[in-house]
Amino acid sequence: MAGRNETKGVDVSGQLDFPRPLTTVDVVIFAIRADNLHVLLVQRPAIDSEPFPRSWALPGGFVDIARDRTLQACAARKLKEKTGVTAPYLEQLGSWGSASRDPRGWSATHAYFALMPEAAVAKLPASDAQWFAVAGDAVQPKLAFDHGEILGTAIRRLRNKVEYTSLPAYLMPPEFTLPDLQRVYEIVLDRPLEKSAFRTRILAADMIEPAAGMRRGPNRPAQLYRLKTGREPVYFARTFNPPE
Amino acid sequence: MAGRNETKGVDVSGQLDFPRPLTTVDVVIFAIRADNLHVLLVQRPAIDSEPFPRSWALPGGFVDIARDRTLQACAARKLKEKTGVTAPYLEQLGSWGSASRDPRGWSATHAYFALMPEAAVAKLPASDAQWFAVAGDAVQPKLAFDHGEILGTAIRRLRNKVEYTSLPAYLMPPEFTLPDLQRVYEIVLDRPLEKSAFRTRILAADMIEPAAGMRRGPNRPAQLYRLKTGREPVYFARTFNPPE
DNA sequence: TGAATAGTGTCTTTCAGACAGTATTGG
DNA sequence: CCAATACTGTCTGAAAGACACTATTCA
Repeated sequence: MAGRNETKGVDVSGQLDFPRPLTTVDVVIFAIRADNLHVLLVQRPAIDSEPFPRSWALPGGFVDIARDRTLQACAARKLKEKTGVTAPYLEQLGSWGSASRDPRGWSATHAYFALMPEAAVAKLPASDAQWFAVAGDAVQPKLAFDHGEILGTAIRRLRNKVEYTSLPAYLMPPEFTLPDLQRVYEIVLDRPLEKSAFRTRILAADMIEPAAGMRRGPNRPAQLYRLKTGREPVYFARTFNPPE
Repeated sequence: MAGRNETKGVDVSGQLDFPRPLTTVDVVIFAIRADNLHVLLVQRPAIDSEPFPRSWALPGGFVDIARDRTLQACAARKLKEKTGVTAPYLEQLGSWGSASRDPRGWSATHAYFALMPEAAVAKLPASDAQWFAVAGDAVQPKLAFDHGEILGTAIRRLRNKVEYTSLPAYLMPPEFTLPDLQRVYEIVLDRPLEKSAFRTRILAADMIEPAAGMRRGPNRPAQLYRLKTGREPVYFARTFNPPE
């Protein structure tokens, strides 16, 4: 990484006094609300000297080299600040860096994406944050910076991984039924799945275990399950019925 | 990304005069040589004031905000400098950033990984660069910085994606036979594949087309193929026979 | 008893795995 | 003709798709 035989002001002086890009971290936070995939956005301050005043943007901000030991810790901090909780799933999405993406200068952002259950974020501590429904691979408002592109990448990555992983389990409350879980798969994938094949697959994956009670309603009760303790996601050998 | 309501010296003054992390790009370059997966490394300069003098490291270095328009362009530039060619495949691997990974201070690197055919890099323009055989998920020398960890991630990601994508096609010369391609899959995965299933799968993927000639030898000649022009990798719905 | 949803069983289809068998070259 | 490798065909088995059938609750 650093300090290769560059031509800029490195090495010779031992100084590192050449211009550095702005460095930020952004987090795409997903949750299911009202049978729809939602993402958490924050509104930029109404200060005209700031870029994109009043636009909606992904939660994030500058890396604070005094507080953040690692990029991942920085992402977890920003997530905690906006939601008040720790997400059960946080993975790196990628990085975007260019001379033009921020009017203040050459900047690079490290993007993460997080999954969390709706219940965990019923009341948001941050007043400038709000949930937006995902439609297609975007939200309704046009986002600040290149956040629309980052969000689109996150949505496509989520949809793609849901085809062959147990990621939706991280969108569920602590206890849930198999039909609940199937519904979340169907919401994210936006297509129905076969009940029988779905159940076989999930149970064969050995990722959930029965909980004590049953979910009761005006019909036959459903078995409650919880995630097994080892929380790594499961990868299936095949995708769900590919729609072609 | 940038300019959220941070507590550091942003916003109020309109200045961005707080400390920024060092920003670098590193590239993991893979090729097949002598029936083995190899990775290109460079030796760090023998200057004791530099971190990790004389250690082997991934090719890379500081982002040059005057020359590099984007991170991807920066990665492509570094790849070109070390190999003299443009890689047919270059994807982002992830980013690593922390207070401790570089003794010169808080630093973040954007890592890429590239695939190229052996022939393209027969003679290296960079005298400090050298190919190393991959064994397990590492190379023999201990690498500078956290490059051993980055390389390990790259190798595992490559192996994993080879299970269900056409990535090995980018390790092939312009024309190759199906047995050639199968051999490369087997080298990367380190296990034999079924000939019949392999052929069916590759041909069904519609990613290659027959070229004019045949590969001749002391046996039955083999049909030559080339990659179809649309160079996006193909994703298969299933992995190759999972070894369990 | 009926509506509603949970959960199971069964038949079919698809496709990879195994492996034998055929094809085509040089020596 | 033989060795060697390219390529094809056939059988089997595993798992998904389709869908009917049974189970259990409340009203």
